[in-house]
Amino acid sequence: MNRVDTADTRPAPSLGAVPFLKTAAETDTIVLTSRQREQLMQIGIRLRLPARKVIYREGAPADSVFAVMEGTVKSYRELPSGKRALCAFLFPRDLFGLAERGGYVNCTQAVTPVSLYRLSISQLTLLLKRDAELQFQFLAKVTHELRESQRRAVLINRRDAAGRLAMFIELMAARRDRLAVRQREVPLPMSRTDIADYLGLSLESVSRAAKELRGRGLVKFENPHLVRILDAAGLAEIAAAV
Amino acid sequence: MNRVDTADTRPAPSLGAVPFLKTAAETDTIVLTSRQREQLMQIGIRLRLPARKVIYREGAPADSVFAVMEGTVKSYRELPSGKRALCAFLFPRDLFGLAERGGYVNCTQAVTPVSLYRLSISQLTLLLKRDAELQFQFLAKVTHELRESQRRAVLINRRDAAGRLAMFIELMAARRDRLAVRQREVPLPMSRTDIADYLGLSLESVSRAAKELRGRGLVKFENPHLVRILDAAGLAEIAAAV
DNA sequence: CGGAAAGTTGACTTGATTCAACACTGGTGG
DNA sequence: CCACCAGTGTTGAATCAAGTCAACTTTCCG
Repeated sequence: MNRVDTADTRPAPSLGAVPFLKTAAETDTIVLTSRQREQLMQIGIRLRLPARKVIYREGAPADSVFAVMEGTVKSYRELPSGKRALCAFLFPRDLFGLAERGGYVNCTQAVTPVSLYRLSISQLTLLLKRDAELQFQFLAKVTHELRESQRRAVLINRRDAAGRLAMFIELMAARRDRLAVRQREVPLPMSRTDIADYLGLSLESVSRAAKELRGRGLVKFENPHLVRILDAAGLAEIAAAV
Repeated sequence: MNRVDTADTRPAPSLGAVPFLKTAAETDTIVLTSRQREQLMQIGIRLRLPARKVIYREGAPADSVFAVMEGTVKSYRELPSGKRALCAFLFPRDLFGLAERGGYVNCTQAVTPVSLYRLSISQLTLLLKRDAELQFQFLAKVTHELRESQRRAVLINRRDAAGRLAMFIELMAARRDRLAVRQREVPLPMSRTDIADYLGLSLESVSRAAKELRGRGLVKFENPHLVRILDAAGLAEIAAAV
């Protein structure tokens, strides 16, 4: 408040979501007013974490909600068998820190070096109850994440590994499109194991699926963390053929 | 407002969700004030629909959000192949009507005869922006649905049909517990096909999984829509062994 | 440059799907 | 009252895709 312009010059948290209504369709991103961003910055602290850093574990006391500024985070659950089920990848403008009865419901870990905003839940609650407009942005964001979660559930219902991977690549490409240039190059910051856990496949199946997509001339893996889409239509066809 | 007490005597919409914080842990249900219920009733109308009635289709213009009063609703997506992927079953105190850019993202259909509250999205938006406390209840509810969706995603990641069905029965039982008596009898209002589409299995696999659970003496199917849990511990063991 | 982690490939196994036949149920009409 | 019929659910046999195990290659990072 005493430094109003800092909201524009210092990195401030923001949220990305597709809106409920058609009227706001021009943008995919929730635009927070600089006052709102300033308010969020006041109840939160900036955090930089190295890759692989565990941010919190399932069941740990939940006192914070996090907004991703830079980098990629994964949210997962450890299963009794020792396997892990990935619930979501989180990118800039995403929110995480889902709690239930005061405890986190997932584990989260940095995939790449990340920059986060850590917001105190109790302070955020107060703020949201005071500022209904800001709360509405959060409501839109959580709704967006619900849609994404459902989309993933539909995705992993598929039987064919190649189709799942195709959908995944499209998902990552769509995210990139939303952010910036419509490029054919899609970065995959996560490991094959992470992709496998996200798609509900074995590591080897992901590898074989990648081979098949490559064999059909749909994509080219420049390196393990960068795919180039060669035939967008062909890829879309496989991805859609559920 | 002119009939304040009607909120208690006439059926009014309510929401059920596990809260974020431990402090409110005593109850699973969001308690709306009678004023809030009255406000919701004023922007909505009561709706009674027969079983099988399609409530809305994917892509249709989204102008309403629905609260379930009685009965069961299913939310699903029609896939290009003609299959359908069930996203969720909705029970009393649940909310549905997820929209994206002004269109619904799923189809919804009544599984049993249902009683719904239909709330105008535009009016609800105005109301939520005026009443931050009420909006917070909606935020909690959507968050709850996000958790449920993630839980289901973990569920269908499993390989074994029997385990999935066991989890499903526990899910339905937990819902019942929350509502009322801790009974061993769990009603399954939906068809086997619906269960199959929800679990990501074929109809036959559900049938065989049921046979296996029955064979192990864990459950007894009194009839296709009513399971009795005979060995809760054994069922839990299979359900947990992911 | 070396060692460890990550990714790929191959051979075999397993479990769900598919296709097809059959059983059960509740409602209708002769 | 019973026979029929359609919708729903069950069971069986063959197939096929993904999992597993194991060997190998590539990439990454100190």
